[in-house]
Amino acid sequence: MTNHEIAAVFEQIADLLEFQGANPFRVRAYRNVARTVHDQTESVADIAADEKRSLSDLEGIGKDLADKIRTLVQTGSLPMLDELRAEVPESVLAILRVPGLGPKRAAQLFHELHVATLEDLRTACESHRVQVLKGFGAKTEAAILQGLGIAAEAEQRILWAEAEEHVEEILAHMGKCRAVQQISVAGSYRRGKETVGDLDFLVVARDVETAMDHFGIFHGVASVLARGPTKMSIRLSAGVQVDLRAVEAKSFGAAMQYFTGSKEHNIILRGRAKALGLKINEYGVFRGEKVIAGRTEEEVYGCLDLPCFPPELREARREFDWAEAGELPKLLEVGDIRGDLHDHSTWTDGQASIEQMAAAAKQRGHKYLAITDHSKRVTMVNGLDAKRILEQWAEIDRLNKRLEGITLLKGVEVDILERGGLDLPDDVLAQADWVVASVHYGHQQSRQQITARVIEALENPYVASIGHPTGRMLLRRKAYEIDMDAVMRAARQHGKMLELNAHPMRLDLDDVACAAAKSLGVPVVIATDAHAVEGLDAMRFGVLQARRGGLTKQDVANTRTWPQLKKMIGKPGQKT
DNA sequence: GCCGTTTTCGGCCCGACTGTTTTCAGTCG
Repeated sequence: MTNHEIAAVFEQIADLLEFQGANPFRVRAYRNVARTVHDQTESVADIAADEKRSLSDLEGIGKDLADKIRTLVQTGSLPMLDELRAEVPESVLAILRVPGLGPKRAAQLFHELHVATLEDLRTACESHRVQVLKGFGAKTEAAILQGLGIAAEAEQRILWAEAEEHVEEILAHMGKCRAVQQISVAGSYRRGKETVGDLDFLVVARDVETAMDHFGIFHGVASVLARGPTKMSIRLSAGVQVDLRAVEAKSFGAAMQYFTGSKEHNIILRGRAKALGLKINEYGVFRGEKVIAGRTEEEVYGCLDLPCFPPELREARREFDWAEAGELPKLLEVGDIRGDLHDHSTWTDGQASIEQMAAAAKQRGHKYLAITDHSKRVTMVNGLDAKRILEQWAEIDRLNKRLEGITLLKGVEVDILERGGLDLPDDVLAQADWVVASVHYGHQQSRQQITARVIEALENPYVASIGHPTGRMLLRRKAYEIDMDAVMRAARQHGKMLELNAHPMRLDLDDVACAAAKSLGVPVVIATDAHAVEGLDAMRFGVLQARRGGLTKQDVANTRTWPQLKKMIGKPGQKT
């Protein structure tokens, strides 16, 4: 059972308990265990099976939850969850996702109107049975009807890269308002989460009303959801909710800290403040009535004797421990990257010639670029057989003589075949500078089968790294399932690297997988998988995820020079 | 349900906004 699956079970228990009106702190305990398990870099099932180790050593897991995890991984089910499901139909959980409906009201609808599904809810609203309930009214009923449409829309989160476009536009728009003195983006976007649910902006304005009016006329606005003296919420026609909060300059740092989150990070921070006799809110740090900080985030964290954490690390994982031990990692930066190691050209499905790609890579400051076109198994894109790839490499040799300031690497993205084995013979692979091995077919195979194929590829002496190893596609059903723990261990054993595919929709080594690679000492390759020159710009998305995983320059292979990287590959017959 | 250099019981972050309320509960982040 994967950490992800275990976490999902506890998350569902939390939802069901919340619906039943359980003690909110008990609900939080279940949410916490879900998050803790999800964020673990090792397999929690393995920890549970290891007699020498105790699950209750993990943060927020006591005896009861440890027992429940063990039961779950040993039997594949949990009596408590079965009981809860018997009491509450699972379909009611969808109702909790309707904006404006929380556990209390959802339970009231369920008990008084027998509303168990979104369909029931719509019918109840349309026949105006909802507005007569105590605590509800005509406006609430109308709001629910509107919210139903939103809940029905597919997953409400958007890719970070898409969020970035909205953010830039909104910043540009607000920048034109003369009442705006300062504006910044906070929230999960600032933390670099791979997907973003909504956007949060903080504004310091000479005149808040004018700033809010200006916010309301942004061209992408579909509706204004709420507007008060300090906060305004809109929904963009793209579906994204955007909040604007007006703060005073003397509170700007406190507000940035507060609204950047994460929520869990803030809970720990405020708990610590309380223990020191302080109070933190979005206005500042207070000792009694007296404000002692607030203008900058550095001041706020400084009051608690903490460093100003990079936003990417504010997830209530290890950051407080690191800070206390003075071991906060110096995170990787985009400027540390020296080259891109997974790129395509017009020889297969790329849109730019090798020469165009080289020029674009050089322009982006890269010192080397691996051309890794597909091998012949990928017939749809005219994948290269041995003859054509040798021709391509001869072409690259010729280009390298002409090019200045950038080195092209003779690479290939060799397919890991359905039956195992690679799509090109070893004597061809031996002539490559850089071999990426990837799965593109046989996605329907079992997890064990696909894992075995990938591990076999890691055993090949000429393979340097695995391309998009998890096969994950964000906001879509995942392409295939793989045992990443086993793949990581095999990579370590054979001295191989794993690719963090930086395509904004892939980011297939997520932050937790990055942290796992780091803890095992498996070097991560951040590569864009560019099929056009613009694709090379995706590097920053990969770097952002790597930062969230706590990776430093040292942990990432393509911060090295090509000669250094060559030594790391250590191919047979190539004395290093 | 977890947790403890105040505590094994009694806490558990904190405030804004909305709607239905005559003083506040529910929801949200």
